[in-house]
This record gives sequence, structure tokens and C-alpha cells, in this order.
Amino acid sequence: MYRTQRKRREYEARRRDILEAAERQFSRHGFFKTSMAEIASAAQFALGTVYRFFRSKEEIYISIVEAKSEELAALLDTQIAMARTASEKLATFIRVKLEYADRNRDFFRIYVSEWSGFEWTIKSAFGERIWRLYVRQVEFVAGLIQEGIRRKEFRKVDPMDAAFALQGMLNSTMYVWILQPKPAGSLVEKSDLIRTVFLRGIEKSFS
Amino acid sequence: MYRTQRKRREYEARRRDILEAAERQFSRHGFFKTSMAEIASAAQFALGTVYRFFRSKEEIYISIVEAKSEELAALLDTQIAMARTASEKLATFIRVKLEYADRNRDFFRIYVSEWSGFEWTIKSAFGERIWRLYVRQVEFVAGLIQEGIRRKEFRKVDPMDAAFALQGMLNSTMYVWILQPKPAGSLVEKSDLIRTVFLRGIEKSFS
Amino acid sequence: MYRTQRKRREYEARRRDILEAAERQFSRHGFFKTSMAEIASAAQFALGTVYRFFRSKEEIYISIVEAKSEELAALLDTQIAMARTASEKLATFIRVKLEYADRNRDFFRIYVSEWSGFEWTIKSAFGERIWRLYVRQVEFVAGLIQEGIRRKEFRKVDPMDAAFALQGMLNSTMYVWILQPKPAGSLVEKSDLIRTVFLRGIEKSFS
Amino acid sequence: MYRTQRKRREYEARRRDILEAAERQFSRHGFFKTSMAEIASAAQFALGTVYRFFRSKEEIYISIVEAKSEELAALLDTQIAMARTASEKLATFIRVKLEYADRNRDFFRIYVSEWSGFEWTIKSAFGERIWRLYVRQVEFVAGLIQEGIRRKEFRKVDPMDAAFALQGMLNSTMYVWILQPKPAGSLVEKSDLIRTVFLRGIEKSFS
DNA sequence: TATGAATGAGAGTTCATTCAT
DNA sequence: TATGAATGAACTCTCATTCAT
Repeated sequence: MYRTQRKRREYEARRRDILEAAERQFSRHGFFKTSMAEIASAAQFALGTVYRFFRSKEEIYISIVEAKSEELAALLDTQIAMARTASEKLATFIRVKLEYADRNRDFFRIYVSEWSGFEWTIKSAFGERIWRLYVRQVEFVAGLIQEGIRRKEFRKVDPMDAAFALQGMLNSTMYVWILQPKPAGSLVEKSDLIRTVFLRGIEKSFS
Repeated sequence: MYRTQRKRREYEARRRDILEAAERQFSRHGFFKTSMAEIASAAQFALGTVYRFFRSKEEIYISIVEAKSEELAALLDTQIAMARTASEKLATFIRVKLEYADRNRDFFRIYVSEWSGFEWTIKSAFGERIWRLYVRQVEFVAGLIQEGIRRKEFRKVDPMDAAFALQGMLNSTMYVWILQPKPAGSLVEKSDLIRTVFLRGIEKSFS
Repeated sequence: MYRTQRKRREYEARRRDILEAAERQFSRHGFFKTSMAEIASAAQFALGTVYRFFRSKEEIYISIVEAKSEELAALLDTQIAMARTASEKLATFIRVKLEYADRNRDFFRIYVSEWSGFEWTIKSAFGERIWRLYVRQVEFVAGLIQEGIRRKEFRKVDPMDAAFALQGMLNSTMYVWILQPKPAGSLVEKSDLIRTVFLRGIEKSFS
Repeated sequence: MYRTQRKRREYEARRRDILEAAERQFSRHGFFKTSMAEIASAAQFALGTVYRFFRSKEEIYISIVEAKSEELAALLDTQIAMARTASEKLATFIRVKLEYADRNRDFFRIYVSEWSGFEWTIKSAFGERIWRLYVRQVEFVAGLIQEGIRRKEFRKVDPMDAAFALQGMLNSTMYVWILQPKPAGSLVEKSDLIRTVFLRGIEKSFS
């Protein structure tokens, strides 16, 4: 039993090593220009070993996106639970997402791609899984907006449309920051602007 | 001279044919999954002929982006010139860009990629040209915002940050619309939401 | 038109070159141990060039079998047409097939495999095409036997069973001869035995 | 001593388990398309364990052929010893071999390959061992024919040539039967035809 | 100028075999 | 002794680019 446990832990550790190496390579050269040989070598494994953990390159890519999405989702759940009003919840969402991107710069190189220009080049089954993850997050935001409308905090807007717009502001902001070779200052600094613009945009009255 | 002119016109026509064919293919299968043979065949040219007009596949890709960017820039210049206040100018910007995306759905499959997840997979020299095009448009918007601040229409926000945020809202909205297999309704319908949210977000007082 | 004709001829010539090289390699090392790189190199072409002519390795294999099968079938038709009695026709069949094997030793290394141990390792679609070719030849022989029975030359035997048995005698004989590193004497010499044994086996009376 | 004996028995049992599993897999997917992992898993052993019993995949393949050959040889010896005339002995040979194939359909998928199209794909040393097994059986039959000639039962034919021809008839018949997805009737039924044809072919006078 | 056959580096993936546990 | 994770050479196939015609 102990032995099985230990084996399992080691397996998970190796799997994580590969994912981290792949994340690094993908973020540097993109999905298509990163070869399995590069990933293996960056993870300090033989090529064949990588295939013990992942069926294909696409499987690696999607595993990265899924893992990070779940981590972020958990983070959001915890933090947002502590906010009262819908406005506060949205403000928390904005801040936590930007903080997370700040700490996971490599990954967000890919995550931004998640919702743009990537998935139709990948076998549709995979593309779909990623798209679903994205939509889930947007729906989560739409729920917060909906709640705010019900509570008369926000004006009557289409929650999904507004949620997509907010995601766009965040992603665009993140993207700009990510592309800068030497990012000047932290990404979190930008959260003020986005919060102010978006909340003023949908709130009924202003503080 | 006349003959040279005609030749030049024919050359340009062929070049455009190839770009249009490539645009179609790229938008369907993505940059990496589109082969030069496909482009040539879609443009009704021999493979070798394509190479008489473009040095490489990347050259084609960037040429598409440049051509469309210029077309859109020209359109924006004309239309915005007719607006008075900064608010009106931004509203025009939002409307014209969405209208243009509406009419160029194929291209925007790629254009959205322009500012996300694509360019670092392409030789940096090319990536840079595309990035510059993007920044130029953002600077154009930042200029409009700057002007609004000067005229006391807008609150004091960082013009570039605000401009990037607006681009993000637009791109995100476009992206969602583009991904729908059968786009329900026109993209222009969404311009109301974006205009309201963004302008309310940065305006000093509200109409 | 002339140019097209010439191109076509050159295309066919290259195609034949590849088939001949592949035949040589297959017969030496077997289907699975022969790599496309080997075939290309033996045919004096670059690896990619081979793929201009054949979609896959299996496509090459089946093309060889088909080409030879057709050649042999044509030969049999011509020669058998000149025989009168069913016995003479069967004798001709035996002789022509052995002569053909004598002249196409390399190929028959593969052809014998055609009806043994090979096809279930190959994608069934291909296996089927080969199996059909084999059955067609057996049916041809069964037709000759049937005719002999009708003419009262042969005893009443199941024509297909008898035809399979004859093919077996021929293939086995061929196989033995093929496997000998330095074949002692010609294969045709063996046709006397097979003819005598088989015809005595099914004829009503004996000359 | 007892303990050693038991160990030996267990060793042999494991070895046999592996051979049986391999036989099943080979007959289903062919030699090359069967992986060692499949064999191990089918035999309910770990991959590494298989290598404790057999040096290589080829070693397994040849071991199967050898085991079956010996089993068949023993069977033939016993049964043929009970026959008197050479004709009867040959008839017994035909019947026993077909019966054996009937009971060992899986194996004969491979055994037919034994004498066709397979061995030159395998390292020659192995191919030779198999070839020797085959020749030994043919020589056995040739001996029976020789005896028949000496006893004036058969006409003067080349015993080896005739033996190869008989093997061919048998193998071809077996092959056809094996390839049928749902074998109609038993293989033994076909022995009448082969016996009649072959014996009439070589006998001096007819019963 | 236009062509498209030829090229070959490089991709993703498999699997027989080894060896530390 | 039994295990199965690790290995990496070898495979089939793709496609951007070149260049003789």
C-alpha cells in the first residue's frame, strides 16, 4: 500500500515535470513549433518516456490548460466567496485573475491562445474541451452579473455579452503585458482601470 | 509605359487572387495546417507561381494582415473625420470596426489571432511587423481618448491602457461571434453594449 | 498534346522504377522489414518522391501484386486459348504459371505470400483486394475443371476444391524452388510431375 | 530434488502459458503487428517476465512452431505405425495432418506461414530452424513415397518433388479453410479429395 | 514568366529490449 | 525471481522550398 502510494506520487511528479517543461516550450515557441523531442529533452526524459504519460502532443497541451483552469477556478471560488456585493465579487474576479496571470506568465502565453485563433487548428475534439472550459468561466462571470442585476446593483444588460466583454478587456490587457519582453511593473496594477471602467459601465449608480 | 502599367495591374491582380485564396484557407484550417499546395490550388495557380509573388508562407500571412489593416485604417480615417466629439469618434470607431469584421468574417478568423497566441510561433521579424500594426491601431484609439481627456469629455485615465482594454472588448466580442458556426444576428448589434459600457466607463458625465 | 504524352510516359517509367525497386527489396527482406527509405534509395529517388507516386507502403505492395497478376492473367488467356481439351488447358496453365514464376523469381517471393500468412497483417481493405485476385485465378482453374467434367474428361470432383489443391501443388513447388539460394535447374522442369499427378488424379481414363 | 522438480514443472507451465497467449495473438494480428506488451498482457505476466523465458519475440515465434511440429510428428508416428501399405500410410498422413489443423486452427494461421513468405523477414538463423522443421516433414513423406515405389505400389516419381507437391495440396487446402471467417464444415472432409487425387496420381493401379 | 516534379529535413509515434528495484 | 518504467532507434509520412524545363 505504501509502495503503491509512493509510486503514485512519483508518477504524478514526473507527469508534472513534463507538463511544466511543455508549458515552458509551448510558451516560447508555440504549439506547432514545439516538438515532442524538445519537450522530452526539456523535461530531462527520453522521447518515449513522454508517451508513457501522454498519448499525444495535443493531450499535453490540453492537460496544461485544464490543470491551470482548475487551479484558477478554485482560487476564484475561495476568494469570491468572501465578497458581499456583486460589484465586490466582480472586482475580486478581476484582481484574482490578473494576479494569477502575473504569477503564471508562461502559461498565459498559452491561455490567451485558448480563446483565440488556436482551437480550429487542433483536432476538434480537443478544441471543444478547451472551448467548454472558456465558456464555463464566462458563464461564471455572467452569473455574477446576473446576480447584480437582480439585486439592482447593475443596469439591465445581457449578462453573457457583458461577461464576454469583460473577459476581452482582461485578456487584452494580459496579452499586452505578456508580449512585452520585459514587463514594466506588475499586471495587477492594471486591475484598477479595468474595474473602474467595467463597473462604471454597468452599475446603476456610482460611489 | 502603357504596357508596363498593364503588366503591373495584372501582377497586382494575381497577387490579390493569391491573398484571397490564402485568407480563405487560413481561416478554415489555421496557418500551420494550411499548405502552400492548398493555397496555390485554391488560387488556381501552380505551386511555383505562388513563390513568384511571395517569398514564403509567412510572407503571405503577414501580407493579408497588412492589407486588411490598411483597408480598415482608411475606412476609420474617413468615417471618424465626420464625427465631432471624442465620444462620437470612439462610438464611430467601435461601429466601423465591428461592421468591418462583419463583412470580413474570414479574415477576422486570422485577425483575432493577430493579437493572440500566434506571432511568437512565427519568425520574430514577422511577428514584429504584425505587432507594430496592432500597436498602431491602439495608439490611434489612445489618441482619441487623449483628445477626449483634453477636451474634458473623459476622466483622466491612462490612454494606452484604456485603448488596450477597448480593443480587448471588441476582439473578445468579435471572437465569440466568429466562433459560432451559424452567427445569430449581425455583429454590429453588439456595438451598443460595448459603446455604452466603455463610454460610461471613461466619460465624466452621462447622457 | 505531345508534351502531355511524353510526361505521362515519363511518369509511368518512374512509377515502374519504384515498383521494381520495391519488388526487389520486399523479396529480399519482406514487407515489414523493408522501409520506405530503402525503397526510395534503391529506386534512386528521394524519400518524398516515392510518395508522389504511391500513397503508402501498402499501396506499393498491392500495386506490385496487381500488376503481376494482370500480366500473368493475360499470358494465361492467350496461351490457353490455343489448347483444345480440358486436360491440355490445365497442362498449359501449369506450364505457363511455372514459366512465369521462373522469369519472375523476385516477385513470386511475394506472390506466394499473397495466399499465405500475410494479408491479415495488412489493413483489411488491402488484404481483400489481394484475396480477390487470388480467388479469381482459382475460379479460372475451377472453370477449366468444370469444363472437363462436362466433357466427361474428368471425374466428378468439386471444381473449387480441386482447383485450390492444384494451386497448392504449384505454389508449394514454386515456394521450394524460390527458397533455394541457388536454384538447381529451372522451375519448368517440375511441371511434368505436377501435370501427371494432378491429371491422373482427376481424369477418367489414362493415356 | 523434489523441490527442483516442482520448480521445473512450474517453469514449464509458465512457459507454456506464454506460448499459448502468443499463439493467440500472432494468429489474430500477425507476427509484426503483435507487440511483446500484448503477449505479456494476454499471458497475465509482466512485460519483463516474458523476457525471463524467451530471449526475443522471434524466439517465441519459433518456439511455437517447434512445439507444434513435435506434437504433430509424434501423432503421425503413432498413427502411421498402424498402417500397412504405403498408400494407407499416406492416407493416414493426410488425414492426421488435416485433423490436427482442424483442432489447432489458431496455430495453423502461423504454420501455413511457416513455409511461405515469412521466414525471410526474420533473422536468417531463425528462418533456418523453421525451414529445417519443414524439410524434415517433407522428407518423412518422401520416405513413405520412396517405400511405396520400392514396394511397387507407386510409379517411379521423384520422392521429394512428389512430397512437396502433396504438402502444397494440403497447405493450400488448409489455408483456404483457415481464411474463411466461419469455416463451413470440418477440414477433415476435404481429405477424401486430396487422398484420391494424390494417390491416383502416383499409384500404379487403382482400387 | 510559369510550372510542378523533386527534394529531404523533420515531424509524431511505436515498441523491442534493458535494468534498477 | 518478477516487475514495469525508461529508453531511443527506427518507422511512416508531410510539406516548404528549389530549380530544370
